Amino acid sequence: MTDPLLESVVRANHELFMRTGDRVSRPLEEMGLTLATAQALWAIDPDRPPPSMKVLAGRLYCNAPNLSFVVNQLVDRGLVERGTDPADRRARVAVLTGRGREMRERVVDLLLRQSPFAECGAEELRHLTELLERVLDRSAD
Amino acid sequence: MTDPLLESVVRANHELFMRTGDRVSRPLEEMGLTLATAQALWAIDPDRPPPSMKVLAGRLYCNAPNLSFVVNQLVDRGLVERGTDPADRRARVAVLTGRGREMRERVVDLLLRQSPFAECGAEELRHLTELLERVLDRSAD
DNA sequence: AACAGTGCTTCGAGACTCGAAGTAAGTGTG
DNA sequence: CACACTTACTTCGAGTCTCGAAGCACTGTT
Repeated sequence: MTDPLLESVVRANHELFMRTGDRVSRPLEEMGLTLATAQALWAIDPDRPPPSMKVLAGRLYCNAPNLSFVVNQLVDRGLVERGTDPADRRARVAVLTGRGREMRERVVDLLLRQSPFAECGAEELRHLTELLERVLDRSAD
Repeated sequence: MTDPLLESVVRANHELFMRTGDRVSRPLEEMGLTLATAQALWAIDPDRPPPSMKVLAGRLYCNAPNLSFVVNQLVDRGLVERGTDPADRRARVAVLTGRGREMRERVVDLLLRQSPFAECGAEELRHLTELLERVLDRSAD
């Protein structure tokens, strides 16, 4: 009853993710980051309005206390500042500092270069994007 | 210099993995498992010779002390037993118990059913398998 | 028999995660 | 307006996960 094709896809997806994380952990450590803080940094796009804690927690699939902890790490490192959303003064937003933007760029660059997907050709990447985005859309909550 | 296609593929890979983990954590908890123990269980294929600690650590991208810890959890739950490899008596192997085999089957079934890939058709799955396996092979260490 | 190397475990410290409880700010109802 | 209710976030405490250092057991080599 278990589909071998489904199993191999899920396993490959898992494997690719773990392999990237493995390759990246040392360089991140040298930048003073952990995997958790790096992912949080990645989730804050400087070209978009700064996300609230709630939005950020959703993107990272973690809960509020956990996110508070991770954002504190980033604040302690001078990469992020907390602000208040003027439209809803309950909400705190995460804003990248100058060093934060710089560090985020290095992190994204590292993650992409170390990913096994980095060795794909343009044609493969177009193909993969199309397939994976479709799967994501279909499973949207 | 950052390829938007590469970025979307890496992001999708990350997203699909995290979404599966998120959906699966509650049911696993009800089975008395965590994500770490479930992945370890998945990594022990009962139809193949029982893996040594070293092999298992490689599959899970963790180091030896960490694997010892996780295997202890499985032993405490009666799902795994430690054995000694007769060919090299330094090496310990992880062997599934009867309950372990049963639990592993439930875990794999859960992971596959909850994965966003579960909604793919056979054609998509064939396509994805081919692409992802190629990427994996190319980045083999 | 000594010795260096390998596989694993234990230990201790740090990082991560989460539920429960508390604070501040918005919302709705009378 | 006052009141209860909800929402967004933080703090706290406990449990889980991860890893480097140190130590034990076995192997292969000289």
